Amino acid sequence: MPSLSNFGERLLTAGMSHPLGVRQAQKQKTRQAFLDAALVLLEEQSLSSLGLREVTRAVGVAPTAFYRHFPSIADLGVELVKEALDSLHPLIGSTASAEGDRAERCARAVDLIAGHVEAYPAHVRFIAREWHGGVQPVREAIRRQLARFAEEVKVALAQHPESEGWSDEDLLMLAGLYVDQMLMTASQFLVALESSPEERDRVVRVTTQRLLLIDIGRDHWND
Amino acid sequence: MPSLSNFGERLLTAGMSHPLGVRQAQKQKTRQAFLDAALVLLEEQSLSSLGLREVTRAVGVAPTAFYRHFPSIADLGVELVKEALDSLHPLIGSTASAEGDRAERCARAVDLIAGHVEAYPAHVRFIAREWHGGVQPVREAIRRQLARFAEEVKVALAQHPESEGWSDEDLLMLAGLYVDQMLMTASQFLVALESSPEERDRVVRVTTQRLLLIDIGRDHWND
DNA sequence: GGAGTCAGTGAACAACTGTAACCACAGGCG
DNA sequence: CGCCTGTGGTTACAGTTGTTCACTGACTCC
Repeated sequence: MPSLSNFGERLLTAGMSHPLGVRQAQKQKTRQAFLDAALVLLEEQSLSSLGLREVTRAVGVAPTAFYRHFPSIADLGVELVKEALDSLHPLIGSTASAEGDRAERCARAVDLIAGHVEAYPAHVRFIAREWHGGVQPVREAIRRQLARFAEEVKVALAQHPESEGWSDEDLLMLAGLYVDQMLMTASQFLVALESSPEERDRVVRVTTQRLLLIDIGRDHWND
Repeated sequence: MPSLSNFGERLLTAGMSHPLGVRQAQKQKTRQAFLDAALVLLEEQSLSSLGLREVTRAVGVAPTAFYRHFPSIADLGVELVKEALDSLHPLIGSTASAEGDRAERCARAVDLIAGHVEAYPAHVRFIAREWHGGVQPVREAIRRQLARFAEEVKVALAQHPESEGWSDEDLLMLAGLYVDQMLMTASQFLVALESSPEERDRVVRVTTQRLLLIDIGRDHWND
């Protein structure tokens, strides 16, 4: 009986990753502690200057323990990319499939971005910073994932009736423009966050107008 | 007679900064050596991880000599921002005042950007990297300068006949969009530089289309 | 021509870095 | 139950870092 239940527990059952052995559970816990601590430290520096010891110190663990979880800081960074962009992923779905009036759609998109930035500022800061940052594998990971996002947006756009007569390449161009614009907007909210609420309002206004202009361009693309 | 010529030399005569004392000239020379060396080192790391000793070693000078020129690495960074964005400045002038057909104008703008990136890749990489980077004073310096660029573009746009009926705020919004798009384009050329020439062509196509779409949106803004 | 300024040197500092070897001990498995 | 695996701890090492201080010697100025 106990051997049977143990057997079931240590399987990484699809969809239910929770019931792991106590051992594995503890490991993932400290692993997550590394990721969280790193994210905090990265709020005021970039990954290429983040020290291994700095992270372990923040977690409250021996320096060498780091190697049990990541081969290097760069790999920790790649993992953070996954985490951060996974949290951003649902956002692109709901913005791409928004309904209603043009102005409403744009305003709603900006609102969603603002909400996300205020919910996960550290994640957003990390992505914005390392997007062009000094650690090549991390840069590549971000670029790859953003390319996937653009691909997704393209598919979503293709289903809209406004996209009739659009070539596949042009749709991807527009999708990329949206994705990039989303990140730029998020970054602007980031700086507005540590400024006045009036600045936040200004950013809302400006970025909404930007989206509007792009949307208008989209409507008259095939003239 | 010699005292008279010396007197003239050591004045920082307006417009002619060349005839300084031998002393000052040598100082500015090593100062420039610091900036150049730093720029090279920054091609594969970000400023927040750039060490003082690393720079002095590259210049071939004692570590302490650094302090004769900059109080800290961050100040070196701010100076690099000036240098890099000054080299980028003429570009925004010539793109904003471009003439001709819409497609021609956009293609020419992309061409100018591509040319600049290939002429000063290190400058562009530095700006793109530190734009959201980990050193606050540098970030601020870049943002301030980019805001000035946007202001300039706004003024240039206002003179165009297409800008009739545009509010000042909307013009600034458009100008900011152009400036940001310019940097994003430059960054994309940067990654294309260390890739295939076909990738470069793809970037040319996509970014030109992006500008075109924005330009179309501009035309139909007041409908 | 003599005094003074100052860019650059060299040695020394305490603090820090990544990483290696070895050890302890709790959880998992037969 | 007892053996083994493996997370995490400990100690140590060799380099590196930023910054200080007193110094030299060439250039500048009167």
